[in-house]
Amino acid sequence: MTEQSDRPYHHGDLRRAVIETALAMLHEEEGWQFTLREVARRAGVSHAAPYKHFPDKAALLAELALIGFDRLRETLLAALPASAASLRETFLPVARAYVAFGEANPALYRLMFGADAGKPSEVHLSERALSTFAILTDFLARGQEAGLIRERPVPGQAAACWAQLHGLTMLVIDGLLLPEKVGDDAVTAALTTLLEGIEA
Amino acid sequence: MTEQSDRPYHHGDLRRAVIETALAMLHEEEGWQFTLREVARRAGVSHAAPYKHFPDKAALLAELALIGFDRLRETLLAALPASAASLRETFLPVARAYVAFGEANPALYRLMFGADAGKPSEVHLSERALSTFAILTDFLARGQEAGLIRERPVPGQAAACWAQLHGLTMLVIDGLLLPEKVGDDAVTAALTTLLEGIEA
DNA sequence: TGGCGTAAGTTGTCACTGTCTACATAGGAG
DNA sequence: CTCCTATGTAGACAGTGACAACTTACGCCA
Repeated sequence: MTEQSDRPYHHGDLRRAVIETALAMLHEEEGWQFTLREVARRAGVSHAAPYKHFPDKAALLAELALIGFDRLRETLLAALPASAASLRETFLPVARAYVAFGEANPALYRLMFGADAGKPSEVHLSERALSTFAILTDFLARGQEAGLIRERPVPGQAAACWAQLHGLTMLVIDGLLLPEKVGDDAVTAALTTLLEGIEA
Repeated sequence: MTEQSDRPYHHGDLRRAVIETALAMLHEEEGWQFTLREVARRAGVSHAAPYKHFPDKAALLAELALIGFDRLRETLLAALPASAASLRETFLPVARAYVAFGEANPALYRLMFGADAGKPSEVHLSERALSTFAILTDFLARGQEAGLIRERPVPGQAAACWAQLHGLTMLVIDGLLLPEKVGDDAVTAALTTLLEGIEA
């Protein structure tokens, strides 16, 4: 019955296993209330083993958040049209992809911007997060050069765009954009408002 | 030394005391890691007493979040100019007050939109939260009537504004709007972008 | 090849938590 | 004046994060 003899003393890839288990639980339980011990149990190791790879729970959560930024970055890059079409045709898919990412990974997205994954500022100022932010900055800079986007200081404009996307995503995640209260496609409406604020 | 005889058996106003203590700790510790038992200790009651007023910790946090919406509502109303000035002169003060509220109460603000205070949708769909959201909706509706704001379906436009303010506030709280990275007054820049998206 | 240092796991323990149950008190309605 | 019940207390329990002391076995170097 017990398969204790099967399992070797050393897991071999515990760090990855812990991360993947935690990601799974984050998704299943829609939150990070899960316990480190439960993660260890599901990974098939002792309750203290994860501590060999993460100093504490916050450190694990911080790594999950960073993975979230990695995934978001790839999602956005994948949604970026190769050809330089019109502003609308370029911006909307990316913006939609952003919101969709949050909708598909609500707990992960919350964690990324929450205060439980170490110090937020540390996570957000890390290379992996900043390079995700940079996608937007680059996009706006190129858009301004091409004359598609109103000329404004890029960083401030980027802040505005990011804020809009982030806020919108949170509203979606919280289920605050009920169609009967806010119209059929509030996301498109909001994105259009943003667009009208930046297009040349 | 011990003042056990001073304190009457019944506190008299424990519910309020618990809330106020929790609010204080929320502010002091910049988060809601505090324990219910510590709250009870500081309130000078036994560790189980708070359970007579809140079924669990999440319920207490939910009440704190609702108080946050109350305070935000009053802050916004106080910032709303009485006279109907220009759009900019009306909108900017309110928007700034919103962001400033988040900056001044980072933990409370996070809690209001976090997932730890009961189910977020329940908190946000409560009367006390909705009436706060309504300030913005009303403002936009009146602005459109007066011809100051571009005519768009109000709910979608409101979603866009709220998203912008919320996202901006989060960026500020997280310290992501470093002047050297994003310009001197990124908040104003972002709000201006928003304004350019809604003004007639 | 063989021995060994050390990274990676294990068990055991600690203080402490949220929550439950049983009991104590006292304030107010009848 | 009495008793009901809301409010508070004490005690118990399972389970947690974190640490310490002990084991195992991988992989490097003589």
